[in-house]
Amino acid sequence: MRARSTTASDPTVLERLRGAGLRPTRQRLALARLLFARGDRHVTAEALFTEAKQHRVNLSLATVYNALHDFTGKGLLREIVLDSNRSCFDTNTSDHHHFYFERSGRLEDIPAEQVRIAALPQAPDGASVSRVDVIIRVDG
Amino acid sequence: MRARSTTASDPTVLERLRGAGLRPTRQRLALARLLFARGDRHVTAEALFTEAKQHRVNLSLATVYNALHDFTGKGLLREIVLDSNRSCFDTNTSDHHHFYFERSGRLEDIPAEQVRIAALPQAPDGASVSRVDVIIRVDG
DNA sequence: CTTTAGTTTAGAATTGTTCTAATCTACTTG
DNA sequence: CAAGTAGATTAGAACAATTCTAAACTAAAG
Repeated sequence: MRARSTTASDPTVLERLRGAGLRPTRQRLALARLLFARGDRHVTAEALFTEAKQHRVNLSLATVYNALHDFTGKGLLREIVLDSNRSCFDTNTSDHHHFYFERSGRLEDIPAEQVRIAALPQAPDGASVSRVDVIIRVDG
Repeated sequence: MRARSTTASDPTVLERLRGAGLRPTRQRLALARLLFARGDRHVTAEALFTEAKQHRVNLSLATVYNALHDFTGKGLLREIVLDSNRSCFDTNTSDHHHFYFERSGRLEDIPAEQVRIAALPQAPDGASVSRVDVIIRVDG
């Protein structure tokens, strides 16, 4: 028998939320379980909402948006900008980049080490670089 | 007296449209003049629409969207994805990247040569890379 | 000219997201 | 444990960017 990771009250997820200073409500716990149970994931708000409903989690779409933003604000997620009409969130918050399969919409992580950026231009006038995003768009 | 570049029927712009296989209508000519008269520009649909109105060009917002997409389809423009809630179009269609000043929303081009990407990972399974986008987000 | 295929348009519709204000609930303190 | 309270959730309205629709228009070809 397997561990029922989506229904059991998972102490890891609970601590993860508390550790981030987020009150571990029923809704956040459920979403966090969906997001962090498996390995790295890329989700949109709508997709996560649908998934939650499929798992009989009772919550509203607004809560999904709130949770995704709260999680992102606390560094549990990272927002990726791919399409100019939907936001995507990544459970992998370490430094990395992406392959974007334009046909299917699928995303694949690229470890930061695999992309070496040489000769970065001066960030003009004391402006500090907050992040470098590399998106490799592929047809496949 | 200066050349009235926005009102004169500019043969360059006209040929540019025709060369791209786009019927040179009054609206497209006006937009093309605004876009290509000066050097490289980054515009959103709304911003271009506003600018057109300021120049007493009579057209609808839908036409601006149509024109931007048609121009992009013919390689006269390039779409940049920065924000997940508005599309931006770049008159510089050559290979290059961007500084994105998150505070002001300003964009600055980085010539492709200045960003050397080493050790690109395999594009999985015969998938061909259609484009590599590098966005350097700066606070300034 | 006339025809026709491509273009424009106003406004409605759609989509993704945020807001609002009422209700609820996790946590603190007594 | 019983309040009290700050924070969270919610349904639905509101919003912003974009696309759609179907009718009217127009550039180019015949």
